[in-house]
Amino acid sequence: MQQKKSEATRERLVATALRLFREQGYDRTTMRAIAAEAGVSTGNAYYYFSSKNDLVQALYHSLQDEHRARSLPLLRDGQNLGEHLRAILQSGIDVMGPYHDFGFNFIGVAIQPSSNLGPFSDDSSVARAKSIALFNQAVNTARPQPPLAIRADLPELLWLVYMGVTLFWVYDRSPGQRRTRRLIDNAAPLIAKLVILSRLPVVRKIVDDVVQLIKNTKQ
Amino acid sequence: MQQKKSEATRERLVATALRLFREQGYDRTTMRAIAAEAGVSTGNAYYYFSSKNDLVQALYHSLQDEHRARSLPLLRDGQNLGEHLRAILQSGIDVMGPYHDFGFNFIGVAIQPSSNLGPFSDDSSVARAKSIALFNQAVNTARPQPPLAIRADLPELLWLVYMGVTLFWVYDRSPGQRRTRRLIDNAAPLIAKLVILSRLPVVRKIVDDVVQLIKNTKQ
DNA sequence: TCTCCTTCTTGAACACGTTCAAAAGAGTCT
DNA sequence: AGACTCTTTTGAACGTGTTCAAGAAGGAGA
Repeated sequence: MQQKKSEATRERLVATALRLFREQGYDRTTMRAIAAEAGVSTGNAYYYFSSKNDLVQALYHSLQDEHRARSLPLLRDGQNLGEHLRAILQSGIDVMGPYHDFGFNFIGVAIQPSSNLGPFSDDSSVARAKSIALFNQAVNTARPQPPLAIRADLPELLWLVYMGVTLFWVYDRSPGQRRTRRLIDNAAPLIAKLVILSRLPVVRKIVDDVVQLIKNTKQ
Repeated sequence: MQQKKSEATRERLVATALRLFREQGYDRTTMRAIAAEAGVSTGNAYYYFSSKNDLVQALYHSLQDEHRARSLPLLRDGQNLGEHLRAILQSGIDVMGPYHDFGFNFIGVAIQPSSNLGPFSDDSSVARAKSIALFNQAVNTARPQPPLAIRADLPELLWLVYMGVTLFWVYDRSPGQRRTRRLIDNAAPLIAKLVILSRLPVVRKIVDDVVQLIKNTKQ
């Protein structure tokens, strides 16, 4: 019985935080306000979330779930990879849109290795894996299938592209983040073309080098 | 007479801030401590720098000057582009090394459009131009010369690579940032090779697309 | 019902970045 | 010297994220 109530309080805090973040932006949303609007004391908010950034993390996870939910129906079998990539990236921007104000914090949450040192409790790597799984789906359902040689590495590479686009979006001050949308529209087919071209020996060699570079750098 | 003293105070503040940042990291260095160590009141520090981030910006500019000073002698005529690129990137890491703690703030300063809205007073774009000039030098003194077709765009592309590497460095938790150094050692020759290959029609077409993409997205 | 333990909740307190009204200092003109 | 202006300096104050000792609430066993 205690558990249910506790869980309810936690969810009320997340919901309130999300709303206030959306309505007033990150900086103007104070922990005191979140707690008050959720009907608890300031200290109690810290019982559930160890920092304001923790709440951003909760928001990030929630957005990621929404991103997945929105993207999957768009990945229709038989579309080419460029279309899939475009769909995923654009819907990513759509989902994050209302929170553009503090995209800066997102990047931190998305890339930063969490402070949890336990080998399995790494929260952000779970999120990363989830995100990569989405690109995996995009690759697997695309027609024509990408060359076998890079098919395995492609999801991670696309995720990197996604991170890059997100970074661009964070610093995109154009109204409605038009420039990011244009970037996506142009980059998605280009990347798809590149993937096809990776069949050619010259390009293939470069891609191999890049993949090797990434693997090599990863310890 | 007043001016000299004022300038001295300003410089004392920057010097103190740099030292404390280096010794204690960003978060543990308080504005109160900087002011106290510099022998002025807290409020006075704000007379010279409108925020703590402003001091980071000062540090960033100082590091950029040092980066330039260290890199230029390494760009010997006749070395190939890969060597030049490697030299610039590695010395960039060297210079930033002691401040790895708050590299996160650097990225912000480096990329973020400053709040100054005046068309010419944009502080960060000056810094950017300075940085790009360095890559321009690297390109111009390299032998063999890169293909004419991309020579003009190359400095900016390399600057983008530099930004990417810096981003990687920020999140690189390996001791001494070894992984970033390895990344540079592997990526520099690869990129140089790519530049050479851009003579081939296939690759050339891709590079053109990328350049077009960037130009296109830039409004 | 009483006792004990765990979970949850509180509000005051702390340290920080930042602001501001007020004062001190420096220079200039009469 | 004195009056006036502009620059520089001060320290208290505000609002913020975060911590913490203390207590309330809930459940389990006697």
